[in-house]
Amino acid sequence: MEEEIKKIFPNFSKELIKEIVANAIQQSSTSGDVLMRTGQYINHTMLLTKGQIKIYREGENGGEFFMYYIQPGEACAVSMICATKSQTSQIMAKVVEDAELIMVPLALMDKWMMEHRSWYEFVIFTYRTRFEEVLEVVDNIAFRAMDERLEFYLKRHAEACGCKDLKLSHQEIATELNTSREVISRLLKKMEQRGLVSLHRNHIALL
Amino acid sequence: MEEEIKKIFPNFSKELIKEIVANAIQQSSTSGDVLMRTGQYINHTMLLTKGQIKIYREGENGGEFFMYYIQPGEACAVSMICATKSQTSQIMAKVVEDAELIMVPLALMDKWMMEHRSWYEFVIFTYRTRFEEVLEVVDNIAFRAMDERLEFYLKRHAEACGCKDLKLSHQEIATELNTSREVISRLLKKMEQRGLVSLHRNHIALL
DNA sequence: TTCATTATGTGATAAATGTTACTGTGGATT
DNA sequence: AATCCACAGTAACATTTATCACATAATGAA
Repeated sequence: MEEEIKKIFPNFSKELIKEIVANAIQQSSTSGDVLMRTGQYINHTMLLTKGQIKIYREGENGGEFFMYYIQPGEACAVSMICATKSQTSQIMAKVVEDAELIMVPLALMDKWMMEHRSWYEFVIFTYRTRFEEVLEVVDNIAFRAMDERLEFYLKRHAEACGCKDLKLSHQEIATELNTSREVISRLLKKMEQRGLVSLHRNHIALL
Repeated sequence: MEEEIKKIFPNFSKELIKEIVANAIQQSSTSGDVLMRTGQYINHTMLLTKGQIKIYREGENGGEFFMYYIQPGEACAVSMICATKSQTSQIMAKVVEDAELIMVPLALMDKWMMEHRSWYEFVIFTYRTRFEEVLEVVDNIAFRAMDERLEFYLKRHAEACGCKDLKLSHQEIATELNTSREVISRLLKKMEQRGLVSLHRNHIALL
C-alpha cells in the first residue's frame, strides 16, 4: 500500500504516507456503486487510487446532472468540505470504473492540515481545482445552448477515458445533461452530418 | 480598526486581529466599482467589513451571470482559492453598496492558515459555504425554468438587502440571469397577476 | 412645459427544446 | 427461427425562450 500511495500521490510526504497507512481504510468498489448520496452524512474523505468516479448533482425529480470526474490521484472535494463540519453531502458520487479508495476519517483530515504541509497543499489544490471546475459547469449551462453543451460533455468524457470511443447511450447522456433522449439523438445526428462523430449502438466515436 | 474587526469577525482570535491590523490594508470602494475582473491576477484576499459585493461569472459575449452576494463578515472565496497559487480570477466582483475592505496579502493568507486556528476555520468555512452556494446556482440553471429562477433571484436579493423593496430594472435582472428584458418583463407581469409582487419603475416590491 | 431619455408593456414571429407517439434495428434469449 | 427488449431515428406538435418592432409611461433636463 505504501508504495502505491507514493506513486499515485507523489507530493505526499513520507510522514503523511505513514499516517495514511496507519489510519486510513482501503475500500474497493465496483462499477455502478453509489459511494455517496445527497443528504447522506459524511465521515470520511475519499482519495481515489484506481478507477473512475463521476460526481452528480441530484434534482428533485430524479435528475442526475453530471458535474465532474474524479481520477486516480484526486480526492472528492465535497467530502473534504463537508468533512470539516460533518455535514451532509450535497452531491452524489457513482463509480463508473472499478475503484480503489482510501478513506480518511474526518478527524484526521482536519488534524493533518496543521501537521503535514503536503496534505494542506493537496487539500487546497483540490478545493481550488474543483471550484474552478464547477464554475466551468456554471458557464456551460448559463451561457451555452444544448448543442455546445453536448460537445463539451463528449469532450470531457473522451478526456476521462483517454480514448475517442465513448460507451454511452443517448438516454444516459440525456439524463446527465438533464434533457430528453430525443434532443440528444437529434443533436448527435447533426454532429454526425458535420463529420464530428460516428454513431453506433451504445457507442459514439469522436472523429 | 481593531474594535471593528472584532465586532464583524467575532471568531477571530486576538492574535489574529493584531496581525491583521499590523499587516492588512484597508480600502474603501464606492458602489459600481469593479474590484476584480476575470483574468486579473489576484494578490490579496478580500474581507468585507461594510457594504455589499456581487459576484459574477462573465460570458464571452459580455454576459454577467450573477452568482452570489458577499456580505460584511464574509470573504471572497475565489480570492482565497486563487491566492494560494497567485492564480488569475475566474470571476468578476462588483461593489453594489459602498464598501470597506480589508486586503490581506496572499503570502500572509497562507501563513496564517498554519498559525491561527480561527483563520483556518474561517477560510475552510468560506470555502464550504461558497461551494455550496455555487452548487445551488448549478441546481437552478440545470433543473429550473426561467420563472422559478427569477423567483429565486428576487428572493436572494431581498435577503441581501433585508427588505422587500428591490431597486432593480428589468434589464439588470435580465443581464444577471442571462436572458432578455422582454422575458423578464413578461414573467414579472405574471408574478404580479399571481399577487407575488407589485411593479414600479426601477423598483419591485415583494408581497 | 417641452423634449429627450430610459424603463416598461406587448404583439408577432422565430428558434430551441420538450413531449408524444410510433418505427425500425440489433442483439440476446428461448 | 421466433420473440423480446433496450436503443435509436424521426415526425408532429406543444411549450419555452429569444428576437424584432413598436407603443406607452415615467423621469429629469432644458
